[in-house]
Amino acid sequence: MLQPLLDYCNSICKMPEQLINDLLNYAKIKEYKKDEFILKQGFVSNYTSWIIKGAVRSYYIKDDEEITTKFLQEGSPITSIYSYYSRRPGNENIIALEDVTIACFHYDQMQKMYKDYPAFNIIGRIVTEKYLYFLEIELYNLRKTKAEERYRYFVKHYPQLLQRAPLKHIATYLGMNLETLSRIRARRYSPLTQN
Amino acid sequence: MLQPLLDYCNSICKMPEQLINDLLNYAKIKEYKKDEFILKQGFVSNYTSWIIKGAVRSYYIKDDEEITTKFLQEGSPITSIYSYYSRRPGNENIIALEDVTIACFHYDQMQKMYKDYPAFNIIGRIVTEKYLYFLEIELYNLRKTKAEERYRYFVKHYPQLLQRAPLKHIATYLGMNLETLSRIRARRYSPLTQN
DNA sequence: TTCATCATTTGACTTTTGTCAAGAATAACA
DNA sequence: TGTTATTCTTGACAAAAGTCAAATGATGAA
Repeated sequence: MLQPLLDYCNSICKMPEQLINDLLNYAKIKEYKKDEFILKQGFVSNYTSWIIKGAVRSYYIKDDEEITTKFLQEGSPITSIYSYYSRRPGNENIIALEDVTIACFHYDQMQKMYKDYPAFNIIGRIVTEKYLYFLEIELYNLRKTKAEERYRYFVKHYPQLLQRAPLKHIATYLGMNLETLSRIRARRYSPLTQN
Repeated sequence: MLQPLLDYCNSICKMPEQLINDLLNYAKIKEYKKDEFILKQGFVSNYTSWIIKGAVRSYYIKDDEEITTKFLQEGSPITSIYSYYSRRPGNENIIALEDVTIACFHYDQMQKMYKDYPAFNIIGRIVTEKYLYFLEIELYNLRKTKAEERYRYFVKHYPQLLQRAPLKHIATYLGMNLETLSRIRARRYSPLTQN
């Protein structure tokens, strides 16, 4: 079950046997049903996880509304960046979009592996760099002024998520409201605005 | 001149003498006059730098307009994340907002230090993690729907930048146009909307 | 100083997006 | 199967933000 994770790590930096053993021993497999919380606001995020199967959504509450900040699917790392790194309770919620299976690694065990294995620091650094690049693109897209452009980018790059997530969450993720998103989608198929 | 950088790195992870020597030897001090380019779009970013003095602005061109994506000041690392990590030309420009002095580290020498010193991987990982957190906050703020809220956050957290950067750049950074920003600023001092 | 340039503000108007309310469509379930 | 939620769509209108044009202010060079 963890083979894809091992392959991924090894592709970044060949891991010594001992590190692979630690990784396998430390990994705690958890399953969540659709709509179960993986992390609730007000709690410290003690795990960095890896999505084996399924998709999750991360959001915070603003003025009684859920603002979705991330959708993550198979093969992605998940954690609350603020809470995990600062070791404090945050305002982020992570919830299963559908039934999910994840492999969790506890903060202390992650630190231990960083301490014990130079290779793991390289992997940690590079995974973090990739995530950084991902966030840069997100920022780039959010600064696009037109709601329609943001939606088109989403359709092009995350078509699977259109099936996996309800529109109301996609809307707040894209920084618009549900009705606006619905109208943009209606517009899309009109012969005059197609492109 | 590099003492603050050394102090900062050491505060993350005590560096061995040899690493400190390498850092000092590899550092190339460069100075740029206001409005000089530190990185131009279409080129590969070969350096990760550290701002010793001054402030810089990073932007890309969209529909003939400069969209500012970042302001960075003394003590910040700078590079084009996409270009530096992918080793490809990107569309990011980095330009001096005022006269700046930076310490540059070449990609190859960075890799060499990562290879030679476990401590440097830890530092690299943690600096990257901090940056990650910084981008998360940026994302959080850009998703705030109201232009005025975004401006208020900016005023509160980066008051110095109001002095250092012209409003037209702050406007695109905040995802609004210049006139809107100007009106928000006018609004601010009216007794009815103050808070 | 004076001129030229750039930065900022303001006005009039348009477009985009949000809000509220009501229906239609779809999925979930007893 | 019908019933109930939930999700999605649509309409009418309001608010926010963008556009274009012009005026004012500030700055810097000759």
